[in-house]
Amino acid sequence: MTEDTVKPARKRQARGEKRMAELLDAAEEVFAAQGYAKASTNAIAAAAGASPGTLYQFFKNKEAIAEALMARYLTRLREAHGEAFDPAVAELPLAAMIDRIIDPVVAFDRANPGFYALLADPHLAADMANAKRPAQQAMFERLDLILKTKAPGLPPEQRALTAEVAVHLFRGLLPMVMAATEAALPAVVSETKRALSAYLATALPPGTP
Amino acid sequence: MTEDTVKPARKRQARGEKRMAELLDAAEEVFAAQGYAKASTNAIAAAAGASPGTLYQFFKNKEAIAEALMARYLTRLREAHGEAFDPAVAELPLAAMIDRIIDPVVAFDRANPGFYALLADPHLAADMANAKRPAQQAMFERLDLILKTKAPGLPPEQRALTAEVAVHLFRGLLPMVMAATEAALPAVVSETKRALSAYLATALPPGTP
DNA sequence: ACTGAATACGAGTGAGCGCTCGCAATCTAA
DNA sequence: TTAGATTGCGAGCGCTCACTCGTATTCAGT
Repeated sequence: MTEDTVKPARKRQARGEKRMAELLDAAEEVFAAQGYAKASTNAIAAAAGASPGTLYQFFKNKEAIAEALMARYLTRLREAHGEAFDPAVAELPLAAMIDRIIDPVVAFDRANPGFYALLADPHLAADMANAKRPAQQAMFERLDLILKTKAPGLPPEQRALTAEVAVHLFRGLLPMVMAATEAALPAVVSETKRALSAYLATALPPGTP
Repeated sequence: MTEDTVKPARKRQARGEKRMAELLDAAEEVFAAQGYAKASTNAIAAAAGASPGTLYQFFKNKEAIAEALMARYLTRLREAHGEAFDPAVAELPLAAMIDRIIDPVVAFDRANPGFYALLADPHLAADMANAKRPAQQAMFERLDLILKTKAPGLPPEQRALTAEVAVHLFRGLLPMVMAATEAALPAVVSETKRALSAYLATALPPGTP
């Protein structure tokens, strides 16, 4: 807020922002392949066809790279699948709602393995909590909102617990989703949906559609 | 074959094995606090009140430390809660069976945070796959066996998928279990059981107790 | 054409890492 | 007592890492 974050009015933006995007593409590759901890900034620069000095012209340190990459993921996630978490899906019956939420999220995660690499690493907590919290927070809040629409009578703290458990449950199955071959994917996704559906059915008051 | 190389028969086992145990205790602390990747072997040695040279007298490299620690965890897990995965629990109705499995596992995981730290790290795959695979494999195989007893008619590959999903499902909720305060724990454990119970109920053939 | 900011480079720096090595101390067995 | 194995030490080796800096190049605005 206090910084000129978005509207720099810098010169030479065309070249510079293109370089930034290339560097983020490279970071995506390297993070997905090696994980955040083992990925070296020199390797990221090299993968982008740039020098270490150039990389540090755009990102003040390694953590900033991950933060910027995560921010880009969140933007893409929102614009590509924003409707997946549209509160309107709460009107659908449970199974249909889960289809509408899970399918695009699975597609996104499999199309962006770097996103999963950043989210899954638990010991990024120290330097990276600020980068990954928004992602989980966003999922949690949207699901909480949907549950609120679907079951208005549910006490808020119970609703929050249900939403959090559902998000963690999905995250727990993500490794299987990511590791599955294209052929095995439908079965895994089907099990994922079944698990979510079964859990939410018992967590919501009986009679909820 | 005049050689039987299996038995160590080392001298000075008393002092040496005590040191090994101290080093593993230290590794447990440091891994839990920093994670495997950021934990330094010098820090582990220092935490044990030993020198790096001493550490490498007992463990040939960093990976071997994690492997030995994981082996110790597995031993403790088996001797403390071996009955949790006793095939006999398959005779129990689903809810009771889940109680018998989940409660001791939750207690063990909360009492041994280093175990969780090693299991949760996804990018230990490269150097550490050999160390953590037995742990997950053990859980998966025992659950698979239980399911076989409980639902003999289930096709093997479907049973394997169900067991794998159940294990991942539990692992996904582990972060909540580990992070929960003592006061919040019962609610989290209850949700965990509900999720497992709901999933298994739909995955097993109807009519299974 | 000139200037200054933005972009680009890449060898280099300091720190930290896993791990080694020479050597000293301690213990067992004879 | 002596020999040999085990345990112990800690400075330091070789290496990789995140990051810097002096310098060179490319543009926008004038």
